[in-house]
Amino acid sequence: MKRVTIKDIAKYLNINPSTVSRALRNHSDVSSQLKEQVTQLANKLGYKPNHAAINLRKGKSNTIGLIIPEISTYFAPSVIRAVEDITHDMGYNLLILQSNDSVEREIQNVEICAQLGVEGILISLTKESTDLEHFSELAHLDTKIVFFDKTLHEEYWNKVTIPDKKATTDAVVYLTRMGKGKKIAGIFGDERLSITQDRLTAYKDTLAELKFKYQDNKIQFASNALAAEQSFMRLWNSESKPQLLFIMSDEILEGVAKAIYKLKINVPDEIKIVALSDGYLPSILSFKVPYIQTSGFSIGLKAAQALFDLIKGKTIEHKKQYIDTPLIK
Amino acid sequence: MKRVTIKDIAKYLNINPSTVSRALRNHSDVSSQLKEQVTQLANKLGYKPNHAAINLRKGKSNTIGLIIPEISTYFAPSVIRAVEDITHDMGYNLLILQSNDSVEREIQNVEICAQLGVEGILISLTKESTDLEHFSELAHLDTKIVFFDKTLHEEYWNKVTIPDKKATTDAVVYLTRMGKGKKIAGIFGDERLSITQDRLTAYKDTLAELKFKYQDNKIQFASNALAAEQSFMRLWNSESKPQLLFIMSDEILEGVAKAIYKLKINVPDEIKIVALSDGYLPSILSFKVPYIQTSGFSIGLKAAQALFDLIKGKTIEHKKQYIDTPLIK
DNA sequence: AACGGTTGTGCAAACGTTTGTTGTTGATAA
DNA sequence: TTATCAACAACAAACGTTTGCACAACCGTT
Repeated sequence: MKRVTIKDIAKYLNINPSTVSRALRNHSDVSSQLKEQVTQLANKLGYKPNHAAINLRKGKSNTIGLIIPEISTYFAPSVIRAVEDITHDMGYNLLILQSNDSVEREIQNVEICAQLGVEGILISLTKESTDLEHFSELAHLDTKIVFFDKTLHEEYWNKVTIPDKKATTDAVVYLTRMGKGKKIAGIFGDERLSITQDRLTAYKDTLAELKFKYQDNKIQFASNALAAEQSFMRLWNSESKPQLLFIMSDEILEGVAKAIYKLKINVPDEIKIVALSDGYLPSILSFKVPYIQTSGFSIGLKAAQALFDLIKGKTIEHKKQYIDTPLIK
Repeated sequence: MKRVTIKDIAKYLNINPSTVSRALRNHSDVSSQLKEQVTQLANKLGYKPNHAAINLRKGKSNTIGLIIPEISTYFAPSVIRAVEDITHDMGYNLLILQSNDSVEREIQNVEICAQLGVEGILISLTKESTDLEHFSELAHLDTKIVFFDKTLHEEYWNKVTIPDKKATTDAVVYLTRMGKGKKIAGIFGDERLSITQDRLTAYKDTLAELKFKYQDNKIQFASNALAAEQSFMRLWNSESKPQLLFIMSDEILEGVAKAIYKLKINVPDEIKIVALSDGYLPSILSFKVPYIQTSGFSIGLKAAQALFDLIKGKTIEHKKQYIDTPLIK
């Protein structure tokens, strides 16, 4: 079955396509009588506007792109959910691309967005990304960009992130209050990530400020859950077991939880833990873990809103926006 | 900065746009010398093909749509990951739409796909969906459709699903072997879902075949994790606690796990559990749960492959395809 | 010398919309 | 009566590509 076009409707009614177009778009130049006729016929014939034609004519695509390192269990789904919601509300379409933590693929994805002429891009960087050169081209094409979560330190682009410093500080303060003078340890994510660096710095600074003793060898890095599990095992089997533990992310928490199950450790009696988490994982653990909530949904919401503000030509007050990170006990 | 078009390149080289087009598409009609010139200039000027124009001209969109009830924690992310992979490999784009478990929204989403002229749709139905009328229109437009996971019982459309009967039977057989003659219970999902009905039937049939006693009031329905938690509490507090438990899905398992933690039940000593699960949740529970793997990734992979087969004009041998569902102990 | 065949290129139409301009009405005011 | 002005509708061009067709130039055969 052939698609019904504006031309078909025009021919049918013996009027000009332009008039049909105006009638359908409720333009004031068309008599309400004719409008009625046209819309009726359009419905009857099952007319569907051809977006390719509209996009071509208008030079815009009504689409935004979402580029993420990987659609993993924790963060990504809530981000996607939030972004999809907003995008739908704005009458836009959402193109999702994953970079599989490869810069090459990330560049490819940006390229795809450029080719498709998306009006805006929401992107969280891969671990490997060290510069933002491949985005400058997009800016020339008047494509709006908002970086979220995993970003780089620079002042040029718009960003929505977790307030890493504040979140970490809050977590550490809460953790240390649970056991003064005790032995503390921290497990962090991939060292290459800027969020890892930020959280690490905040961790150290806060402990220093609190005059809390800590040893550098009680700081571990683990780029995935398995590595985190091993890290924790190492910590636990060392001569001086930590009594307090800071966990930077859900991936790490997953690994630690597995280790804790295996070692049959009693939380919080033997060790007290505070994590930065989206909230889902703590809810299904057998032990209670207080956490600072780093909500993917919030970040997705805020980032999408910022992007649409840009697209609609509004100016954004702050280049860098943060989400709220409440402490959940 | 204005986009560079084929026309610009043509003007620059004093040749016809059509020749540029052919040169770029490596058409045999163009001398390799000219091809070289054209591609060089195109690169230099940063030419990006305009997809809207291409789509309009070719009457196809190079895009497929993925419609899911909700981007929840368990199933959806792995499906998305798989589908995104295949779509990318095929050089297509992926449009993701969530129905938020509302038929109205589902119809809207289908409508959007139709308007955008996607070449194919991958869809998992909402709980509320009872007929497939809104898809017949799409078929007329020559849009290919593959249903996956949550479908209806009918013979017309292509489908990729979990072999609900087999998976359930395997689970129940394994479960009953763990404790002969013991009291058994099953917690199932939303009653409206066809997968719930299928699994329930298989559950009953298998027990009947095994001549295993069970009472109907040991069968519970829960449409989300919280309800499942309550269901389990009810079961556990009844005069005769079940010693064997069949769990239909991850959502249910989540709720049951929470209840088990709260009640401090020892698994598998006090109760033996077998679930149908994607696999992630069992991996982070403090107790071991054998499960039949109902992998979202596999289903996404198979469904996407089937869709592209349809798009490429291949015929599919079986309207109904199943994924493998191994038992993971 | 005339023929057919290949190779390379240009021309123009088409895909479905939107929109600036022009033209035709009929009604109102002078 | 004529001038003015809405209201309505048609015309045509444009968005960037692709593609069937035509045509010219060259080659090697008869």
